[in-house]
Amino acid sequence: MSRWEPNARERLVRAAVESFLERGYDEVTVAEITERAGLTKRTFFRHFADKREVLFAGQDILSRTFAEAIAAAPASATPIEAISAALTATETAFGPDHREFARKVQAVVANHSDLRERELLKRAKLRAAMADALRARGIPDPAASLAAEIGGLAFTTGFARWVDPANERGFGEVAREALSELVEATATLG
Amino acid sequence: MSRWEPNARERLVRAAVESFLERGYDEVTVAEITERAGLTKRTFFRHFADKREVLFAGQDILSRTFAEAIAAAPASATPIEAISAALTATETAFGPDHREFARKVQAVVANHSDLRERELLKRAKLRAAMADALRARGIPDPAASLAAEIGGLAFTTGFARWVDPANERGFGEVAREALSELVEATATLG
DNA sequence: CTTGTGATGACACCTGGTGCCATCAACGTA
DNA sequence: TACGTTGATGGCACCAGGTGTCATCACAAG
Repeated sequence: MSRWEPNARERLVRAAVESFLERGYDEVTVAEITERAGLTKRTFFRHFADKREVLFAGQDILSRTFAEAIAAAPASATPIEAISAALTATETAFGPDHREFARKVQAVVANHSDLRERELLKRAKLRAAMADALRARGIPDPAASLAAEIGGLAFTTGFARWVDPANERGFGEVAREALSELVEATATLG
Repeated sequence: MSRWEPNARERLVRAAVESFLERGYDEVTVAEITERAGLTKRTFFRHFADKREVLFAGQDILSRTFAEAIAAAPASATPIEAISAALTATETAFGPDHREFARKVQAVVANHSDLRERELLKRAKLRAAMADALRARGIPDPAASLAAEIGGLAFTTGFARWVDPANERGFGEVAREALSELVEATATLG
């Protein structure tokens, strides 16, 4: 038996998401979140750099997964093929059990501009990780940046489709679909 | 003669940039900026939604310029040609007289993560404005989004090159150059 | 039994940001 | 002249996010 209940970080995330859903992001204070989780305000800021960050736990792991998958792709793979492999690799992080939670988070984020801004930052870090990994494979700029941009768009589109209540397919499938649509659209830009 | 000195907004921007350059973004309080500008804290927040925003005055006008130029492009223009025209249209907003000021702002923004985050938001709004304008021309998704993404990348690259101390060319020229490099790179992603 | 370590609690403190009302110049109108 | 209106600002109280600092407690190692 430890002095504290375990999984403080996870408890904070769940308490925050539930509170935000019930009463809205800025009607909920950090003190209220920590009270619900049985902790204190100071502890919250030991786990998360700021109030927004509690809704984006795990994004760094996602970026690493992307980068490692791109690095692990066969040497013969084109940039688009490497990104496709990375989208497949993240599929495990977007299992069916995580979908309901992802929907809740997305509902909160979509309704608050500060949170959408933070989401953009996370997407930018994801693109940067992809571009770095592609450059490490020998892809020169601006091709590496461009491919990362397309990969980011495919991820965003795929995530939106995966979270859609009407959707029943897995993340990898819809994301790869979005990627191939983007590749096809490339020819129409003139 | 008015009760107040004119151009309160501009005075706030200049006072803020100079203070940030001298002592760093988060060592400077809003109260200090307004004191330097001969105003009060409350007035600052009437002109800018938050402390960061004072460094991004004019970004909304830029988005509008982009959107209008895309809308005004000839009906025969391809998406890339429309974006190229938009890059040309913004050239007047990036005259040689604005370059030194842009460099100062960029130096402050580059050294603070909160400010880089806000910059990402502005770029995202620029991309959204481009994508909307392209869709209004009849370009379907995902081609419109993809072209906007490429346009955003061209803008970012062009701006970085224009601000570079070693550069002597105009913004429109370097931005269009970046755009054509991106279009060429499109063929290598396959 | 002692010592160290790591996570937490407790508290003071600063500053960004807002609501609310007062103030004052300019302008129009009678 | 007198008066009301409008718009930008000042002044002030207040809240909440975020930080620095020290105390506290469980647990492990010796």
